[in-house]
Amino acid sequence: MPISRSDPETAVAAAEADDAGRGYVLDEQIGFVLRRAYQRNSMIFAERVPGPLTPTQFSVMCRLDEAGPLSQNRLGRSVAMDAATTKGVVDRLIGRGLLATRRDPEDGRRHLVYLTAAGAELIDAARPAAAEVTEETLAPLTAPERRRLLHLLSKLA
Amino acid sequence: MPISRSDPETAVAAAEADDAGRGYVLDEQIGFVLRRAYQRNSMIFAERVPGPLTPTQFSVMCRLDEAGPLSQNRLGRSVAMDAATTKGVVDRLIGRGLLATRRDPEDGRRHLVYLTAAGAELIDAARPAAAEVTEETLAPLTAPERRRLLHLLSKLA
DNA sequence: TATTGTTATACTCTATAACTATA
DNA sequence: TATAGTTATAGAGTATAACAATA
Repeated sequence: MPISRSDPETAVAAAEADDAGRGYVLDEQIGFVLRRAYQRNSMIFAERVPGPLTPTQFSVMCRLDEAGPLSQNRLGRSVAMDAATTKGVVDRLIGRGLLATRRDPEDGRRHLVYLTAAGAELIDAARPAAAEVTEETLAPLTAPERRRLLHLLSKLA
Repeated sequence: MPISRSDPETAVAAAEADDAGRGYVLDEQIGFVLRRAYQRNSMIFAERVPGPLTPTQFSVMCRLDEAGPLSQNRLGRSVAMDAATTKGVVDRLIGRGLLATRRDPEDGRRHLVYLTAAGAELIDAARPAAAEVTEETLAPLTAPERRRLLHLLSKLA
């Protein structure tokens, strides 16, 4: 802990002012801890989820399953990926026969992305596994702690 | 959006087997939220930290600054990266003249990694910026919330 | 034999910029 | 002009596996 936290306001002010670097401890930084937590989650994900699907691929397919066909841009935004990233992820899934696209009759610029039968089948099998990933990731926490963590993290995103 | 569950037997079995997947909402999963939070942190990092250094590169240099010269493997473990990843990160930083290595006189297998003068100078400039990144990332939270979040996240890693 | 480090390979994610097609 | 999508390019992080050198 860098500085005395007896007074939160003072602590924050100090962190911004002169103390911005003094007392900086890597292991206590939000970015460092976030990376490690996400890394552990990803490892558990790779162990448990069939396909194999990466977390990002799963997100895309899960979203399509929840929301139905979406244009590539909307799909990407809904899972927080930019257009180029989305295209890469979608292309790989199309190549594996899990997704397909068709032109939007309402707007010729749009390519609606949707799950193929194989994709729908896989996501049905993957979702319970993904639920287990969540469970295992959160295993060190009690139920109230889990809710609190999710709530706090949501505020950051 | 599951497949049709009209078959009664299948439906019952599915009700239990699927229980982990029913009510699964992507946006509420710890992995999804972690990825978004880390992504936002990384974006802020890229905006503010000079070098430019990525969060991972910064971690490595910051650790060396805190702990002094380390063997490549120990360095990697201390920032939660495997040997191959560590090598990639270290090589890029060596290529930029920010790190250097020398053989450990005590153990010929080891390459001690250390900050060059340029590296030490850069990390001194980057640390205050990184402190600002932490501040900006956590801006939506009060001081007690920040402590709680860090504490909960630490339990996951 | 165990540890440290290297190398090769592969995949994935991310972003920027320039471009085409459509509204 | 604005939006949707594509393509090219570049840089990174991650992991596995096979290998060499050293202890």
